[in-house]
Amino acid sequence: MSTLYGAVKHHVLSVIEDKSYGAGDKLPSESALVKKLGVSRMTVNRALRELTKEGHIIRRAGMGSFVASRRMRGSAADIISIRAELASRSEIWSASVLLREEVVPPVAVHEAFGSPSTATAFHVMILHEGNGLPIELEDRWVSTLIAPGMLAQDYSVLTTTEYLLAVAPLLRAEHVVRAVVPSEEQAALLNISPVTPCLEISRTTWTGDKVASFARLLYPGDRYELTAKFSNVGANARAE
Amino acid sequence: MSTLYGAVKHHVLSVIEDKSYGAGDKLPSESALVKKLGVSRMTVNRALRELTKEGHIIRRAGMGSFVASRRMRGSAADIISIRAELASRSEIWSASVLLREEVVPPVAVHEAFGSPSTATAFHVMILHEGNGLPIELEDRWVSTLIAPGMLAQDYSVLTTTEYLLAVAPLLRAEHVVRAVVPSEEQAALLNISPVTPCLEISRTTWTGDKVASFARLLYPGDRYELTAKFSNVGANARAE
DNA sequence: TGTTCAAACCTGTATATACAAGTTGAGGTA
DNA sequence: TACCTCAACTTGTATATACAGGTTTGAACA
Repeated sequence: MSTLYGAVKHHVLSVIEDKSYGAGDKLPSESALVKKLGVSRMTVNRALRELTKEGHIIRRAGMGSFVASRRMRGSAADIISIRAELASRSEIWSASVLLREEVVPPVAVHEAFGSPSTATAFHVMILHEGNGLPIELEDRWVSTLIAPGMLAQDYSVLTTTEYLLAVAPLLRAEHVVRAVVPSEEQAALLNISPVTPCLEISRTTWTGDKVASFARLLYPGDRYELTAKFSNVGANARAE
Repeated sequence: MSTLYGAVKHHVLSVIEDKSYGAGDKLPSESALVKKLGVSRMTVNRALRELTKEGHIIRRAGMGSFVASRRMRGSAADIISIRAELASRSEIWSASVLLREEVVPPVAVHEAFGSPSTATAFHVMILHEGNGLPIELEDRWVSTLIAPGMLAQDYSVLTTTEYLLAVAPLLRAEHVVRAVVPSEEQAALLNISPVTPCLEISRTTWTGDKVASFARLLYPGDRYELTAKFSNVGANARAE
């Protein structure tokens, strides 16, 4: 990172990973980092403050800074791509395309699309990783009418959500969230034990009155959680 | 707001709303705010930096600060009680109160409340049933300041959410959704097998700046799913 | 006229200093 | 022993100061 506080953030993150600080362990204090790294306390303070907001550490006045339990947080109130979510936590996104095809979809899917039963649809399966750790298994069907160029994209560079937002206005979305047990193949792909519960988000998006895309997103329950913030309408939006 | 930078954030937000700065309009510069509000530039800088991260404004070195295009506010989201949810599915609600006490809460809870570590809080555990089948295990902590009459209610007649809504305006709520495995006791109470994954919703509600209630709601994964509908998705992607 | 360059803004970062407030533990007192 | 107080630590906030770098504007110059 080009900034000093960025370097401090990176240092703390790598210390957490390399020296295997576990969740809840106490981290060096600000003044200790000042001495060790030779920067001012304000710089250390900003680095740790941002790490707190990103969910990596927990700080308590008088007690110290501690490693937070490692778990991703997604927001239900925003359709953002997994890449943006990872970026907000200073994690590096990578993805591998497991499947990319144009086939006749199962009944449930082509019914949702409202297309004739002989029509084909695009089908992709993509494994998303944050800092190399599997975090999302994406199984997506896309209408050929809405996004004809779908299969021409390289989804290890651009996420499907980013592409779809670019080619079509997504006017409406519906999420269904479930807790499920993964299949053996899914568990293997996500690199988790088959008894680890997973969050499954079924997301349907519309452009106009047509279904554009139907996705099933699977997240390891011990690495991902979903947040939603609501404020009452009418009242002034309170800061923070 | 108790902090100065928080007051600056609030001021900028209210200026955006009241004086109807439109998206893209140029906001007063840092030095202008310094003069107007009588605080240091570092304080203004921190306020504007946080507003940038929260997506309210966009800043460019050399040019200035600008109002960002509005992002989605939780529109179709309501704080709904389990009874209303079941009623909408024509199911009959019943509940049994498992625990009702006033004690010093564990660290994680009083941390959420932000109260001194010696203060007590109300604690209730309630099992909700739909058509006689366990559907929600509610483990709730409530601030004694917000709802002093909490323990006097009969929660097999009225839900906690209904009571809290009656005595205090719940201005803000945050939900964290996880997929978890239940403990043996939880599984027994919910009448499910211990390997059945559950949806766990941690709900924190605020009245004003104070946390009013902190609840952990556990749902059997095979009997409950969460839905959320959004419209006007991605009307404005956050640029760059 | 057209180009260049410097001044005057803007945000972004880094530092030293200061005080407030939460927590812990040592040591003294009743 | 039981309790209290204080010192020493922690994080959180606020300030003044400084410099780096982007952007715009306008004046001086060829």
